[in-house]
Amino acid sequence: MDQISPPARGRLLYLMRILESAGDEPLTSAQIEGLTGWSSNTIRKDISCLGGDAMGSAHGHGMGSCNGYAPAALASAIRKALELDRRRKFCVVGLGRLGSAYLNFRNFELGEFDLAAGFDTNVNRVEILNSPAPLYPAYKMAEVITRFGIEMALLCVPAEAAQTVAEKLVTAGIRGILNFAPVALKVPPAIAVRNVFVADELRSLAINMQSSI
Amino acid sequence: MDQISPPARGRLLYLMRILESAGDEPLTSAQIEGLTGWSSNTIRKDISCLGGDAMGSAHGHGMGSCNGYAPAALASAIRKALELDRRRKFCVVGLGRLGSAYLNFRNFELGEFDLAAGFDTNVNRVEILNSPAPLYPAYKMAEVITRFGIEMALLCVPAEAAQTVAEKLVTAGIRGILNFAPVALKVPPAIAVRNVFVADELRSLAINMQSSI
DNA sequence: TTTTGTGAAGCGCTTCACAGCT
DNA sequence: AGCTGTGAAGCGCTTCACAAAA
Repeated sequence: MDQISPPARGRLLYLMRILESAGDEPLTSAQIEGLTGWSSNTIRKDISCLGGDAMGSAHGHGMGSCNGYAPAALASAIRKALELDRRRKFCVVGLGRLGSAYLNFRNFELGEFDLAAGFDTNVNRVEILNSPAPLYPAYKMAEVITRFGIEMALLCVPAEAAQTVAEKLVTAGIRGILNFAPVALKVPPAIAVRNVFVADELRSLAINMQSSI
Repeated sequence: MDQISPPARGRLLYLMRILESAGDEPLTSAQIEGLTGWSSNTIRKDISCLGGDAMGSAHGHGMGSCNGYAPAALASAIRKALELDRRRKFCVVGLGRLGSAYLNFRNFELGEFDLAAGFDTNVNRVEILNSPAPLYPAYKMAEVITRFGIEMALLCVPAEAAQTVAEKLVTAGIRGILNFAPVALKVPPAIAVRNVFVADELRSLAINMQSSI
């Protein structure tokens, strides 16, 4: 396989999460089917997309037995294939309830990402909140983002401000935005955006619920 | 079209969000293409899946002109087609930073969903936090969920507790779980689960970013 | 025998192209 | 002319089925 398809990428990310909290015992594709609901065929196909060199190291216990995948080895093979084997810096923009909650996320929840800064227009919040990362007033965003080489932002500002702040982030050099404001952002196509819309997630849940009557 | 495909559902949900913050002017499929990046063909196809009767009412201004879709009418056609035209109750379980942030979401961010209750094992939090909805100690979950007819839960407990609490929610009669704990939940297939894994979203962002070099 | 890895078949989504309406 | 609605073609993902390995 040349490229890993978008659906497969999503499954592999989820699989990584399972593997990280799995033991050392090898997992067969049939067992993974039980944990995920995807067919074992799909799982094996996804894994075979990782590329031949990565596969060898993912097999069995010490040497190549063929019953199952070694969780740790498979996880790192996925990480390599998806080019996630590098730490990246992100910041939190907007330190209201949601933003300050994400300021205090534990490291194990954030994987290979490092929280490098937090921003808010309200200088009070910047001074009062305690945080594992330094906090700055919003007017310093461009400078700090450039200085620290921050690549991504969690956008946690109110809906009314989201578009304006997103544009500032883009000019500051941010390349990926995780948007929590319930607004469809308009940004240049080179900027990656992913939305976390709680209401939309609830709607998807509702749709899935009615199908399982 | 009989059934609306999963990808189309996702696009229609996002489209609803655009329509809600759009004016009264009709939007053409070409304009929507500019806002979303999806081809105008795809958009028209998605909309045609909504069913013939809904379509008539979604056209032009007052009567059927054929330049564009009337935002409000189209939004309600989507709502009807996806069977989202009913209010549903949800609760927040785990009132740490993240959970209490979601307790205080504004109504316009939640659409047709009503926050009916919050739960935490820590009785202190239950008494101290101020919230627009009543808060209860965790041992009352089953009783309150049944009494109020709560259908869904935002699961905001720590990772270690997530699986246990999820199982309690299932036996209490919850049918959909929006899981914020970075853990792959094991629940019966009849229960709908959607995960909000911030680290996975950041990983997806990182993958999208590298493709746009 | 159990389980992986993979070409090939099958199928569902997207794209295309054009008829129909205003 | 411009835009929508839609059958049909095209294509990508999933599923199947089986060879190969342990």
